Amino acid sequence: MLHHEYPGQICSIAKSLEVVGERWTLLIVRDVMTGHRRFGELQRSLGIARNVLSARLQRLVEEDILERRAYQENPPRHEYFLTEKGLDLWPALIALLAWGDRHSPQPEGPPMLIVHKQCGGEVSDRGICERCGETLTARDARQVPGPGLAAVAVDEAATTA
Amino acid sequence: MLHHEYPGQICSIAKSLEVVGERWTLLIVRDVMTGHRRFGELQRSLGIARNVLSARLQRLVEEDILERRAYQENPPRHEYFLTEKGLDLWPALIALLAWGDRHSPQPEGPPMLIVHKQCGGEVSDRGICERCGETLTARDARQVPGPGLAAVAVDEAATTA
DNA sequence: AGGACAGGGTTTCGTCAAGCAACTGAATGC
DNA sequence: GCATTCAGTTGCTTGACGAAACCCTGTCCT
Repeated sequence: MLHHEYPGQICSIAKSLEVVGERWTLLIVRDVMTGHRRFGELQRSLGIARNVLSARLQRLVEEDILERRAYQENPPRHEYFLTEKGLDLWPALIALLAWGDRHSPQPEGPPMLIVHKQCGGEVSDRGICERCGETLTARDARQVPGPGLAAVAVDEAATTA
Repeated sequence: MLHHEYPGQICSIAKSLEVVGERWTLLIVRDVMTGHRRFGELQRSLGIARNVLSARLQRLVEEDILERRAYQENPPRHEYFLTEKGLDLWPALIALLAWGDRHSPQPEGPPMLIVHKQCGGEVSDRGICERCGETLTARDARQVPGPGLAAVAVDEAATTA
Protein backbone atom coordinates (compact mmCIF):
# COMPACT_ATOMS: atom_id res chain seq x y z
CA MET A 1 0.00 0.00 0.00
CA LEU A 2 2.69 2.44 -1.00
CA HIS A 3 1.99 6.04 -1.75
CA HIS A 4 -1.59 6.17 -0.49
CA GLU A 5 -3.11 4.36 -3.36
CA TYR A 6 -6.80 4.08 -3.96
CA PRO A 7 -7.11 0.68 -5.58
CA GLY A 8 -10.16 0.00 -7.69
CA GLN A 9 -10.90 3.64 -8.23
CA ILE A 10 -11.26 4.40 -11.88
CA CYS A 11 -11.87 8.10 -11.59
CA SER A 12 -9.14 10.57 -12.47
CA ILE A 13 -9.71 12.40 -9.22
CA ALA A 14 -8.50 9.32 -7.39
CA LYS A 15 -5.50 9.11 -9.71
CA SER A 16 -4.63 12.72 -8.99
CA LEU A 17 -5.00 12.23 -5.27
CA GLU A 18 -2.68 9.24 -5.30
CA VAL A 19 0.01 11.70 -6.29
CA VAL A 20 -0.89 15.01 -4.66
CA GLY A 21 -3.30 13.78 -1.98
CA GLU A 22 -0.66 12.84 0.54
CA ARG A 23 -0.35 15.03 3.54
CA TRP A 24 1.81 18.14 2.91
CA THR A 25 2.19 17.57 -0.81
CA LEU A 26 -0.12 20.32 -2.04
CA LEU A 27 1.26 22.73 0.52
CA ILE A 28 4.75 22.06 -0.75
CA VAL A 29 3.61 22.74 -4.28
CA ARG A 30 1.98 25.97 -3.17
CA ASP A 31 5.12 26.99 -1.34
CA VAL A 32 7.34 26.37 -4.33
CA MET A 33 4.84 28.35 -6.39
CA THR A 34 5.25 31.31 -4.09
CA GLY A 35 9.02 31.23 -4.50
CA HIS A 36 10.41 28.95 -1.82
CA ARG A 37 12.91 26.78 -3.61
CA ARG A 38 15.31 25.32 -1.03
CA PHE A 39 15.00 22.55 1.48
CA GLY A 40 15.54 24.71 4.52
CA GLU A 41 13.22 27.43 3.29
CA LEU A 42 10.43 24.94 2.76
CA GLN A 43 11.07 23.28 6.06
CA ARG A 44 10.90 26.52 8.02
CA SER A 45 7.97 27.87 6.09
CA LEU A 46 5.86 24.76 6.50
CA GLY A 47 7.01 23.46 9.87
CA ILE A 48 7.14 20.00 8.33
CA ALA A 49 9.39 17.23 9.66
CA ARG A 50 12.61 17.09 7.65
CA ASN A 51 12.39 13.40 6.81
CA VAL A 52 8.85 13.82 5.53
CA LEU A 53 9.84 16.85 3.46
CA SER A 54 12.72 14.86 2.03
CA ALA A 55 10.40 11.99 1.09
CA ARG A 56 7.80 14.30 -0.46
CA LEU A 57 10.34 16.19 -2.53
CA GLN A 58 11.74 12.94 -3.87
CA ARG A 59 8.28 11.74 -4.76
CA LEU A 60 7.37 15.05 -6.41
CA VAL A 61 10.55 14.92 -8.49
CA GLU A 62 9.83 11.31 -9.48
CA GLU A 63 6.34 12.31 -10.52
CA ASP A 64 7.72 15.14 -12.61
CA ILE A 65 5.90 17.79 -10.62
CA LEU A 66 9.11 19.34 -9.34
CA GLU A 67 12.52 19.58 -10.94
CA ARG A 68 15.67 19.45 -8.87
CA ARG A 69 18.44 21.70 -10.14
CA ALA A 70 21.91 22.07 -8.69
CA TYR A 71 22.84 25.67 -8.02
CA GLN A 72 26.33 24.78 -6.76
CA GLU A 73 28.59 21.78 -6.34
CA ASN A 74 30.86 21.15 -3.37
CA PRO A 75 28.88 20.83 -1.31
CA PRO A 76 26.09 19.82 -3.67
CA ARG A 77 23.12 22.12 -3.21
CA HIS A 78 19.85 22.06 -5.05
CA GLU A 79 16.75 24.08 -5.69
CA TYR A 80 13.33 22.79 -6.58
CA PHE A 81 11.30 24.22 -9.43
CA LEU A 82 7.86 23.45 -10.70
CA THR A 83 7.51 21.70 -14.02
CA GLU A 84 4.62 22.38 -16.37
CA LYS A 85 2.77 19.53 -14.69
CA GLY A 86 3.36 21.16 -11.35
CA LEU A 87 2.29 24.59 -12.53
CA ASP A 88 -0.87 23.00 -13.86
CA LEU A 89 -1.96 22.31 -10.30
CA TRP A 90 -2.62 26.01 -9.95
CA PRO A 91 -6.36 25.86 -10.74
CA ALA A 92 -6.86 23.20 -8.06
CA LEU A 93 -4.99 25.28 -5.50
CA ILE A 94 -6.98 28.37 -6.41
CA ALA A 95 -10.21 26.44 -6.04
CA LEU A 96 -9.18 25.24 -2.58
CA LEU A 97 -8.07 28.72 -1.61
CA ALA A 98 -11.38 30.20 -2.69
CA TRP A 99 -13.31 27.49 -0.88
CA GLY A 100 -11.42 28.15 2.34
CA ASP A 101 -11.95 31.89 2.05
CA ARG A 102 -15.65 31.47 1.39
CA HIS A 103 -16.53 28.89 4.01
CA SER A 104 -14.13 29.51 6.87
CA PRO A 105 -13.53 33.21 6.44
CA GLN A 106 -11.26 35.27 8.63
CA PRO A 107 -13.25 38.10 10.16
CA GLU A 108 -10.84 40.61 8.64
CA GLY A 109 -10.93 39.13 5.16
CA PRO A 110 -8.72 36.70 3.26
CA PRO A 111 -5.05 36.49 4.31
CA MET A 112 -3.89 36.17 0.71
CA LEU A 113 -5.21 37.60 -2.50
CA ILE A 114 -4.40 36.39 -5.96
CA VAL A 115 -4.08 39.08 -8.57
CA HIS A 116 -3.56 39.09 -12.29
CA LYS A 117 -0.01 40.30 -12.94
CA GLN A 118 -0.83 42.11 -16.15
CA CYS A 119 -3.92 44.06 -15.12
CA GLY A 120 -3.95 43.86 -11.32
CA GLY A 121 -7.47 42.42 -11.18
CA GLU A 122 -8.49 39.92 -8.56
CA VAL A 123 -8.69 36.28 -9.55
CA SER A 124 -11.89 34.29 -9.13
CA ASP A 125 -12.26 30.78 -7.73
CA ARG A 126 -12.03 29.52 -11.32
CA GLY A 127 -8.72 31.22 -11.91
CA ILE A 128 -10.24 33.89 -14.09
CA CYS A 129 -9.38 37.56 -13.82
CA GLU A 130 -12.41 39.44 -12.55
CA ARG A 131 -11.28 42.63 -14.19
CA CYS A 132 -10.27 41.59 -17.69
CA GLY A 133 -11.98 38.20 -17.87
CA GLU A 134 -8.92 36.32 -19.04
CA THR A 135 -8.47 32.66 -18.08
CA LEU A 136 -5.19 32.61 -16.17
CA THR A 137 -2.44 30.15 -15.40
CA ALA A 138 0.09 30.03 -12.58
CA ARG A 139 2.44 32.31 -14.51
CA ASP A 140 -0.14 35.04 -14.92
CA ALA A 141 -0.89 35.44 -11.25
CA ARG A 142 0.82 36.72 -8.15
CA GLN A 143 0.03 36.44 -4.45
CA VAL A 144 -0.32 39.58 -2.40
CA PRO A 145 -1.02 39.82 1.32
CA GLY A 146 -4.69 40.40 1.99
CA PRO A 147 -6.52 42.25 4.76
CA GLY A 148 -6.68 39.10 6.91
CA LEU A 149 -2.92 38.80 7.14
CA ALA A 150 -2.30 41.76 9.40
CA ALA A 151 -4.56 40.36 12.11
CA VAL A 152 -2.80 37.00 12.05
CA ALA A 153 0.61 38.65 12.03
CA VAL A 154 -0.25 40.59 15.18
CA ASP A 155 -1.45 37.35 16.71
CA GLU A 156 1.82 35.67 15.84
CA ALA A 157 3.84 38.45 17.42
CA ALA A 158 1.82 38.15 20.61
CA THR A 159 2.43 34.39 20.88
CA THR A 160 6.09 34.67 20.03
CA ALA A 161 6.74 37.42 22.55
CA MET B 1 -2.35 16.96 16.44
CA LEU B 2 -5.92 16.06 15.66
CA HIS B 3 -7.35 16.21 12.20
CA HIS B 4 -4.13 16.72 10.29
CA GLU B 5 -3.62 20.29 11.21
CA TYR B 6 -1.03 22.50 9.64
CA PRO B 7 -0.08 24.79 12.50
CA GLY B 8 1.44 28.14 11.65
CA GLN B 9 0.07 28.12 8.14
CA ILE B 10 -1.86 31.29 7.46
CA CYS B 11 -2.91 30.49 3.93
CA SER B 12 -6.48 29.48 3.19
CA ILE B 13 -5.26 26.52 1.19
CA ALA B 14 -3.87 25.08 4.40
CA LYS B 15 -7.15 25.79 6.16
CA SER B 16 -9.06 23.97 3.43
CA LEU B 17 -6.71 21.03 3.52
CA GLU B 18 -7.12 20.67 7.27
CA VAL B 19 -10.70 19.78 6.52
CA VAL B 20 -10.70 18.06 3.14
CA GLY B 21 -7.03 17.08 2.89
CA GLU B 22 -7.32 13.93 4.93
CA ARG B 23 -7.05 10.71 3.09
CA TRP B 24 -10.35 9.59 1.48
CA THR B 25 -12.22 12.77 2.30
CA LEU B 26 -12.36 14.27 -1.17
CA LEU B 27 -13.18 10.90 -2.68
CA ILE B 28 -16.12 10.57 -0.30
CA VAL B 29 -17.33 14.01 -1.33
CA ARG B 30 -17.01 13.08 -4.97
CA ASP B 31 -18.88 9.84 -4.38
CA VAL B 32 -21.75 11.58 -2.63
CA MET B 33 -21.81 14.04 -5.49
CA THR B 34 -22.30 11.22 -7.96
CA GLY B 35 -25.26 9.92 -5.99
CA HIS B 36 -23.94 7.48 -3.43
CA ARG B 37 -25.72 8.37 -0.24
CA ARG B 38 -25.56 5.38 2.10
CA PHE B 39 -22.84 3.94 4.25
CA GLY B 40 -22.67 0.60 2.50
CA GLU B 41 -22.78 2.13 -0.95
CA LEU B 42 -19.87 4.38 -0.15
CA GLN B 43 -17.94 1.59 1.47
CA ARG B 44 -18.30 -0.73 -1.51
CA SER B 45 -17.70 1.98 -4.04
CA LEU B 46 -14.52 3.24 -2.41
CA GLY B 47 -13.11 0.09 -0.86
CA ILE B 48 -12.44 2.09 2.29
CA ALA B 49 -12.23 0.52 5.74
CA ARG B 50 -15.54 0.83 7.55
CA ASN B 51 -14.17 2.47 10.67
CA VAL B 52 -12.34 5.07 8.62
CA LEU B 53 -15.45 5.76 6.57
CA SER B 54 -17.41 6.15 9.77
CA ALA B 55 -14.89 8.62 11.17
CA ARG B 56 -14.74 10.63 7.93
CA LEU B 57 -18.51 10.88 7.64
CA GLN B 58 -18.76 12.13 11.20
CA ARG B 59 -16.11 14.72 10.54
CA LEU B 60 -17.73 15.84 7.32
CA VAL B 61 -21.07 16.24 9.07
CA GLU B 62 -19.40 18.21 11.88
CA GLU B 63 -17.79 20.46 9.31
CA ASP B 64 -21.12 21.04 7.63
CA ILE B 65 -19.97 19.55 4.35
CA LEU B 66 -22.41 16.65 4.56
CA GLU B 67 -25.83 16.45 6.09
CA ARG B 68 -27.08 13.27 7.72
CA ARG B 69 -30.77 12.62 7.20
CA ALA B 70 -32.79 9.69 8.57
CA TYR B 71 -34.73 7.89 5.87
CA GLN B 72 -36.24 5.37 8.31
CA GLU B 73 -36.37 4.62 12.00
CA ASN B 74 -36.24 1.14 13.52
CA PRO B 75 -33.57 0.45 12.78
CA PRO B 76 -32.29 3.98 12.37
CA ARG B 77 -30.90 4.43 8.89
CA HIS B 78 -29.40 7.53 7.39
CA GLU B 79 -28.37 9.03 4.12
CA TYR B 80 -25.70 11.61 3.54
CA PHE B 81 -26.28 14.68 1.42
CA LEU B 82 -24.00 17.50 0.41
CA THR B 83 -24.61 20.91 1.90
CA GLU B 84 -23.94 24.09 -0.04
CA LYS B 85 -20.46 24.10 1.44
CA GLY B 86 -19.96 20.57 0.18
CA LEU B 87 -21.30 21.32 -3.26
CA ASP B 88 -18.90 24.24 -3.41
CA LEU B 89 -16.00 21.81 -3.50
CA TRP B 90 -16.99 20.98 -7.06
CA PRO B 91 -14.54 23.38 -8.75
CA ALA B 92 -11.66 21.86 -6.80
CA LEU B 93 -12.70 18.35 -7.77
CA ILE B 94 -13.06 19.35 -11.39
CA ALA B 95 -9.60 20.89 -11.34
CA LEU B 96 -8.11 17.70 -9.93
CA LEU B 97 -10.01 15.59 -12.42
CA ALA B 98 -8.75 17.68 -15.31
CA TRP B 99 -5.20 17.57 -13.97
CA GLY B 100 -5.32 13.80 -13.74
CA ASP B 101 -6.72 13.47 -17.23
CA ARG B 102 -4.13 15.78 -18.69
CA HIS B 103 -1.02 14.48 -16.98
CA SER B 104 -1.66 10.79 -16.43
CA PRO B 105 -3.94 10.07 -19.33
CA GLN B 106 -5.47 6.70 -20.05
CA PRO B 107 -4.50 5.62 -23.54
CA GLU B 108 -8.19 5.30 -24.43
CA GLY B 109 -9.17 8.69 -23.10
CA PRO B 110 -10.67 9.89 -19.84
CA PRO B 111 -12.77 7.40 -17.84
CA MET B 112 -15.28 10.06 -16.88
CA LEU B 113 -16.55 13.11 -18.65
CA ILE B 114 -18.33 16.01 -17.07
CA VAL B 115 -21.08 17.53 -19.15
CA HIS B 116 -23.32 20.52 -18.76
CA LYS B 117 -26.83 19.22 -18.01
CA GLN B 118 -28.63 21.98 -19.88
CA CYS B 119 -26.71 22.03 -23.14
CA GLY B 120 -24.69 18.81 -23.12
CA GLY B 121 -21.38 20.57 -23.64
CA GLU B 122 -18.17 19.30 -22.08
CA VAL B 123 -16.89 21.05 -18.99
CA SER B 124 -13.41 22.57 -18.87
CA ASP B 125 -10.86 22.31 -16.06
CA ARG B 126 -12.25 25.59 -14.74
CA GLY B 127 -15.78 24.25 -14.54
CA ILE B 128 -16.93 26.22 -17.52
CA CYS B 129 -19.09 24.78 -20.28
CA GLU B 130 -17.06 24.63 -23.47
CA ARG B 131 -20.16 24.82 -25.61
CA CYS B 132 -22.18 27.64 -24.08
CA GLY B 133 -19.47 29.33 -21.99
CA GLU B 134 -21.47 29.37 -18.80
CA THR B 135 -19.68 29.14 -15.43
CA LEU B 136 -21.15 26.05 -13.82
CA THR B 137 -21.70 24.70 -10.34
CA ALA B 138 -22.13 21.15 -9.08
CA ARG B 139 -25.85 21.26 -9.81
CA ASP B 140 -25.37 22.18 -13.45
CA ALA B 141 -23.17 19.23 -14.30
CA ARG B 142 -23.45 15.51 -14.69
CA GLN B 143 -20.90 12.72 -14.97
CA VAL B 144 -21.01 10.41 -17.94
CA PRO B 145 -18.73 7.43 -18.63
CA GLY B 146 -15.94 8.38 -20.98
CA PRO B 147 -14.03 6.36 -23.58
CA GLY B 148 -11.42 5.27 -21.02
CA LEU B 149 -13.95 3.48 -18.87
CA ALA B 150 -14.64 0.56 -21.21
CA ALA B 151 -11.00 -0.47 -21.22
CA VAL B 152 -10.77 -0.44 -17.45
CA ALA B 153 -14.06 -2.32 -17.12
CA VAL B 154 -12.75 -5.10 -19.34
CA ASP B 155 -9.61 -5.18 -17.22
CA GLU B 156 -11.68 -5.48 -14.07
CA ALA B 157 -13.69 -8.36 -15.48
CA ALA B 158 -10.48 -10.19 -16.34
CA THR B 159 -9.07 -9.85 -12.83
CA THR B 160 -12.33 -10.76 -11.16
CA ALA B 161 -12.80 -13.90 -13.26
C1' DA C 1 44.45 25.95 13.27
C1' DG C 2 40.29 25.18 15.95
C1' DG C 3 35.60 25.87 16.83
C1' DA C 4 30.96 27.48 15.71
C1' DC C 5 27.59 27.52 12.24
C1' DA C 6 24.75 26.50 8.03
C1' DG C 7 22.77 23.87 4.54
C1' DG C 8 20.77 19.51 3.10
C1' DG C 9 19.76 15.68 4.17
C1' DT C 10 19.46 10.39 6.68
C1' DT C 11 18.67 7.52 10.84
C1' DT C 12 16.29 6.26 14.92
C1' DC C 13 12.53 5.87 17.69
C1' DG C 14 7.90 6.64 19.68
C1' DT C 15 3.13 7.69 18.63
C1' DC C 16 -0.95 7.86 16.04
C1' DA C 17 -3.77 6.74 12.15
C1' DA C 18 -5.17 3.32 8.58
C1' DG C 19 -6.45 -1.41 7.31
C1' DC C 20 -8.50 -5.79 8.44
C1' DA C 21 -11.48 -8.81 10.64
C1' DA C 22 -14.79 -9.87 13.94
C1' DC C 23 -18.81 -8.48 16.55
C1' DT C 24 -23.37 -5.93 17.60
C1' DG C 25 -28.27 -4.97 17.05
C1' DA C 26 -32.34 -4.47 14.71
C1' DA C 27 -35.02 -5.86 10.83
C1' DT C 28 -36.12 -8.65 6.65
C1' DG C 29 -36.50 -12.72 3.79
C1' DC C 30 -37.01 -17.84 3.38
C1' DG D 1 -35.18 -20.90 13.03
C1' DC D 2 -31.43 -19.43 10.10
C1' DA D 3 -29.08 -16.59 6.85
C1' DT D 4 -28.67 -11.91 5.11
C1' DT D 5 -28.63 -6.79 5.01
C1' DC D 6 -27.49 -2.38 6.83
C1' DA D 7 -24.83 0.73 9.65
C1' DG D 8 -21.78 0.96 12.46
C1' DT D 9 -18.21 -0.16 16.68
C1' DT D 10 -14.31 -2.65 18.77
C1' DG D 11 -9.76 -4.68 18.90
C1' DC D 12 -5.48 -5.78 16.88
C1' DT D 13 -1.59 -5.05 13.66
C1' DT D 14 0.98 -2.54 10.41
C1' DG D 15 2.63 1.48 8.45
C1' DA D 16 3.07 6.50 8.18
C1' DC D 17 4.10 10.81 10.59
C1' DG D 18 6.73 13.84 13.92
C1' DA D 19 10.70 15.09 16.76
C1' DA D 20 15.22 14.93 17.64
C1' DA D 21 19.76 13.42 16.87
C1' DC D 22 23.31 12.56 13.75
C1' DC D 23 26.23 13.08 9.36
C1' DC D 24 28.93 15.35 5.91
C1' DT D 25 30.78 19.17 3.45
C1' DG D 26 32.03 23.72 3.35
C1' DT D 27 32.35 28.70 5.26
C1' DC D 28 33.15 32.21 8.75
C1' DC D 29 35.39 33.95 12.93
C1' DT D 30 39.24 34.59 15.74
